[in-house]
Amino acid sequence: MNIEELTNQKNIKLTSARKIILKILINSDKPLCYEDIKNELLMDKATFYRNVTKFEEENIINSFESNDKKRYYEIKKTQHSHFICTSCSLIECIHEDIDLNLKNYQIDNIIIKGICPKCLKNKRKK
Amino acid sequence: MNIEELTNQKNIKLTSARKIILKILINSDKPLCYEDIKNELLMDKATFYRNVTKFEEENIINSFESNDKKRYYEIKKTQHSHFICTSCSLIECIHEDIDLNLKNYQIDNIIIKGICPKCLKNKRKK
DNA sequence: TTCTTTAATGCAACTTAGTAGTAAAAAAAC
DNA sequence: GTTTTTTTACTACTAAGTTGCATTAAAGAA
Repeated sequence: MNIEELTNQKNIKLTSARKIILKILINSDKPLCYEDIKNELLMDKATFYRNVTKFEEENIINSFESNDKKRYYEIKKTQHSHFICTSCSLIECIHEDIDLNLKNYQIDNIIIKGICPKCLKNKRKK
Repeated sequence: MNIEELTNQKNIKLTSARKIILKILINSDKPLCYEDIKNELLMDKATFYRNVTKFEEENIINSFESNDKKRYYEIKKTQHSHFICTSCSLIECIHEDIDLNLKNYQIDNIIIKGICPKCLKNKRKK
């Protein structure tokens, strides 16, 4: 997957700021928030947020709020779900097919919230 | 379902502030945020937030961030999922069983994000 | 009942992810 | 090359939720 594939036929001008954001997201195997990547960005946070909003409008990325109050962004590649641990805030991609009988709904993302195995183990110890 | 059922055997003192919050949540058929109910609360927002945090620790309620940046709270009754429309921010309870093969994970809530039938219809009109 | 200790509350100040206004810079259109 | 439009950086702002602290209420012991 490369930047041109993503932005082909979309109403997106490839400025250098946008290329940086897309490159980082393409090369990540998990969703990222502004905080995660601000040191690599070389741009103002307003520019970052305006651009990811644009990317979402153009259907290039997905975003969701985690329980650490931050918004996470991810390139739309293969459909998959996310597990969020409410104890340690870990975000994990789940590549398991989930059947849903929701007719007439467009489904973009499934987020499963709970407690990850590691935190469960720690809890039991106490 | 009543307040005593919920708080039995839990480490919760039933102050009047707590009774008000629990009563409102018990009688609601959908998750609510502070904004939704602040006029009924008769307490400071700090008290509200401290108490819902306590309720969550005691496993009486669930909470999650919606895409309007607000946190929604709900009594843990029957297990069910939530659909959040990223267009109009509607939150809908989905009482459909969802099979998940996540061994060693504790699953508390499943959130499906997408676009609701109403918004999809409006989009097509344009 | 009274004294002591602990927990809950209200109020005000604070935190922080994200947003909006605006002027300058860059890119596109002509 | 000039004009128009889009994008950017900088700054100030917004608002949901949190924290500190003094006060009040409740629980436990004597």
